[in-house]
Amino acid sequence: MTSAKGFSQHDHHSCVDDAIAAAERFCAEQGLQLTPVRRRALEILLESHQAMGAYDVLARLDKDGFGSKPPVAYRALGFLVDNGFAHRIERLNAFVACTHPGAEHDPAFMICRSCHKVAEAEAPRGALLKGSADEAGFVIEQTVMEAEGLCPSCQRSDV
Amino acid sequence: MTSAKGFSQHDHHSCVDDAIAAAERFCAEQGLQLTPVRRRALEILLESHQAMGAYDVLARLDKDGFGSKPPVAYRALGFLVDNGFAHRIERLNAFVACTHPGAEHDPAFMICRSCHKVAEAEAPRGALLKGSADEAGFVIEQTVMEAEGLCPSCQRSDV
DNA sequence: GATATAGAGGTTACGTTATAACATCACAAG
DNA sequence: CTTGTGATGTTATAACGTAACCTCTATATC
Repeated sequence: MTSAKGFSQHDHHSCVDDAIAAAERFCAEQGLQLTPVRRRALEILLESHQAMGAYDVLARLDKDGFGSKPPVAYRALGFLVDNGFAHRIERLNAFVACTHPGAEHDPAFMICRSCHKVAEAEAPRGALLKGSADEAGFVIEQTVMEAEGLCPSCQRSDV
Repeated sequence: MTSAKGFSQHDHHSCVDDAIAAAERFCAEQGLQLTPVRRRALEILLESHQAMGAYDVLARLDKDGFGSKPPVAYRALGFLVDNGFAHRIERLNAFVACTHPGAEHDPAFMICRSCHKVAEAEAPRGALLKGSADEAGFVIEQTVMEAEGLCPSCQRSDV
């Protein structure tokens, strides 16, 4: 499996199914509740590899009969992020489904500035700023890395 | 010079002066205007090594007789960021003065979650996600890296 | 069975962050 | 002088995020 699912051809149907199945398994093991809103929120994120704003997710949830107010979306997304099923893209104030849940990892993304698709890259946990952190006496708890640029298909269309 | 000025003792007075001088030099060379608001905004950021929100900077600018409305701050900060005198910390929706202006670099930070001080780390331009990006055919234009954790002094006070 | 208690989801109301669109002014080029 | 460009200011509003409160349901406890 390539590390950049977001930009490559893949069986998206099974990609979605696998992620939902993984979430179900993980929640069962951990005694977490993958409730209808939470599950639906994850499905919504999984339907595209694009980053979605909380309010976009909210609109979808509302249409599906869940609540219509911001906390509904923020709480579902918070659950997904806290448990590693999704990541927050700081740069876009948006969220994406995690493409390799289960693996302990720091999120690292390639974000297409043209189509807003997002691919998650491999980033060995903690390795990156270790030198500077040790030198400074700083204790790193979490690292995020976000690269902005152009994905393969947008390089062809959008200068 | 250490790479983590934000967390270590240093001559802050000359640190500010140097940064202002560097900005003046750079603007003169490039035909950019380091106008009063812009210069003042940079001074405000330089006064602390903490990340400041745009509205905090705005309040200071307002008190100093500049405009009082958001675009005043956002435009000054945008100028500073565009020209490498400051960086935006995505995670905090906030801004810090650059501690090594002039050097071509991708911003990389260590952010103390307790005191909100920010130290800029060394991050060789472009190196970070190159492997994943090449594999995916993604062209990186800019990368940001943000590590959250505890700075040396907060490790002592704040568990 | 009655009743606490905890977790989830819904609401109202509000706070924070950011930008679009427009008016004015100063200065340089023609 | 007038035309254009860049900077600064304004009003108004968009986009993002959360605190506080109420209700429901499922489990645990009496």
